Formats: sequence, C-alpha cells, structure tokens
Amino acid sequence: MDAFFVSVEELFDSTLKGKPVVVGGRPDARGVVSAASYAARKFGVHSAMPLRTAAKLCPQAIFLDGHPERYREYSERVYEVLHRFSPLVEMASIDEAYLDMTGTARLHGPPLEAAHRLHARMKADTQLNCSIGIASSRLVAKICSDQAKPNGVLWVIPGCEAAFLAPLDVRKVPGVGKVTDERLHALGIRKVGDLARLEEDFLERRFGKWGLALAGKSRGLDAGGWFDTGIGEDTGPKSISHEHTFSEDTAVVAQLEATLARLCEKVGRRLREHGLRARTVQLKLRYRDFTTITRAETLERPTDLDIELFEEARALFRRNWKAGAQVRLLGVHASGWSQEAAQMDLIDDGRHQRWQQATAAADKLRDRYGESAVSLAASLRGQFRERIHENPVGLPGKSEKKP
DNA sequence: TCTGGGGTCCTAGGACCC
DNA sequence: TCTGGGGTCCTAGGACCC
Repeated sequence: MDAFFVSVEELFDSTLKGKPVVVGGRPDARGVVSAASYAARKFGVHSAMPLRTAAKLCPQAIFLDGHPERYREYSERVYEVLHRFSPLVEMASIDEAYLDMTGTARLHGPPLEAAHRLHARMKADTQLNCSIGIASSRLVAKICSDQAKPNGVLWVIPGCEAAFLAPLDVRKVPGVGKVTDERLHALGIRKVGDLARLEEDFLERRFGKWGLALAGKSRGLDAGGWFDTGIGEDTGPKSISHEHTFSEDTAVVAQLEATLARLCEKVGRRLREHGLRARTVQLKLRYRDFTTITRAETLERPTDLDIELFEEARALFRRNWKAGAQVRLLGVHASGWSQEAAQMDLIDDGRHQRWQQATAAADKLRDRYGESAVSLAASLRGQFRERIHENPVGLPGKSEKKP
C-alpha cells in the first residue's frame, strides 16, 4: 500500500489530502516518523526519522498520532480484496502482501491484466492506492513493487530478473541495510549488478552465510534468508514483547517497576490470547546515553501469567539496573514456547492456581471494560501515570466505560 | 538529527553432556 | 599434565524489516 498510514488518515479527514502529513506523534515528542505523505517527503522527511528532525525539515507539516486500530481494520479490508484474487495470500506486514497467482490465468487473465484489475478493485473497495510488482520470485516482486510506487504496476518478464536488478543500488535489496551497504561500498560494490559479478566463494568468505544469500539475491532468487517459506504458510509468533520509552528519563524505582508490571500484563495477555506459555523472560534496559542491555532467564516452569512474568522481570531489573541511573526505556520479551502446557497443571502449587483464576477473571473484565480496567500495575503505580497506562491510541469512549 | 515499537534471523561464547 | 569432538541449550548483542 502507498503511504498506508497517511492514506488511511486522509480517509478520516479529507482536508489532509495533498498536504505534508507526518504520522508518528507530536513534533516535539520522543519518537520517529511512522509514515510521511508524499508532500512531506519532498522536504526530506521519511519513515524512521526522529520526529524532531522532521519538524525542523518541514515545520508546516501536520503531525498526527497514529491510530493502530484504524490501520488494522483497513489492513483486513485489503486482505479481503486480495483473497478474492488468489487463495494464497500472505500478509508480510500490515500494509504489504504476497500473492501466489499460479494457475489463475483463466480466471484473471495474463499477469498485467490481472494486476490492473486488482489495482482497480483495491481502489474501488478501500479507496486506497497500492503498487504491484509481478515477478517469478518474491524477492523480485517486492523490489519491483517498490520501483512501481506510487500507484503503479510493474512486471518483470521471466528471464529478465538479473537485467532488471543490475542497475539498482544494493540498498534496494531487502536485507541490505546501512551496515551491509557500507561494507559493500568499501569493496567498491554499489549496484546489484556489481554484486552479481562476484564469486559466491568470495562473498561467503567475507559475509558468511549472509554472503551466500546475497549472491542468490543479486540474481533474483528467494533462497536463503527471509523468503524461503511458502506463500500463505501460517507460522505463529516466535516471541511476544512490549517496550516503553519514557517521555522523560527516570530513575524513580516505583515508576520503573510499575512500568515493568504494565509491560508484563500486556505480554501475558497476548500469551493467553495465543494459548502460549513462555519459558524465557527477557528484560531490556536502555539508559539515558542510549546504552542498552538485555538480560534473560529461562524459567523452570513455562508461564502465561502476568504475575510470574513480573516477578522474573523485576528480579532481572533489580539485579541489573545501575541503581540511580536514569532510564530511557524498559522492555519485556517472552519466548521459547513450551509444549508441556498440559502437564504443568498437574504439578501446580496452590498459589499458581489461584493466580490463574484471578488472571482469567481479570481478562474477562478487560474484555468488557478495556485494558486498564484491572491491573497489577495499579497498586504499584500510585502517582505515576504515564500516558501509556491510560489510553495509548485514544480509543473513543473506552476509558469512560471504566468502572 | 537524537534516535519508537513490534518482530525475525544470525553469530558467538560458555555450560554441560556423552 | 596438558588437555578431543560432537551435540544441545542458554544468553547477549546486533542487523534488519515495516
């Protein structure tokens, strides 16, 4: 989808159309640009740029807080349109998808025709612009759709992959970021064609496994890396995490631990929604100077309970926080799903069972009255009410229904 | 510039086991 | 006294993506 978050916001406020718009937060907030309108991009504003930088480059831009629930809703509408064109759809992110169109020619016509129909249907049904890349591999299709932006359709005829890729900057290859780009520059490699001319062995010696993948990518192949699963294969999450950057750094223990509690509740809630129990709990701690540490511990018994996540996260925090040091960010990360869920209940102690019941009851209240209806963090947070605790995306009405 | 939040994958070292 | 080889699990950090 083209400038997805911005385009969705325009549907809710048509006066934004054509103006420089930045989604991500207030211009003086701690945060980065999630999406910038094409008018804002003309001033050099782009995703991942600090909001304060964006405000300097384009002070007249309209800065908006994001509305995740709106984007999720429109993402679902997008999926519905795509699914009418092929049963094999994979949403690669909230605004990006792959379709396997193999064997749909009789229904939709040849590739370009099918793509143009899809393009028109998308606009008609969602009022949103998208760009479409057609190719024989996912890698080339993705790069191709980037080249088609905005609002275009592009087809790389089978056999022409290498010729299409050769003149492009290596940075256009998914997986080549700032670091790889600089390392390649140092070797005199700037274009994908330069990369394709190198020996595989040379790349493997210099970049290891990643070098082999790079060699394949430079020739338009999916193998080795992020693209090697079938389209539409549903693989559940491998980790669940939440983190929070304070609007101002803090060293107040009560505030830090209350935030940890809130993060653990969010992680726990999502574990239970997915029916998962985590064996490993990881704490993330970022100080004022941006130095960041992670500290993990694997539990004897996997858990999906807020209280048990919190006890572990708090222990990690107390062991590792340089007391008195200003903290910028805290995070809680759960991973290592256990298959032994069923057996665990047999050896439960009473405390664990009581917490299970309490947590189930709390979930019901949250379902009815919103996420802040009941909270471990409530007893801890006292006077410290960071905005995260309240109503982060400004859901209308939710907080008023709070009992 | 002053650096979000949610993820995936990879590497490397150490503990531990046989 | 001078210390193998293979495997798994765990932890920490970092590149990268949207």
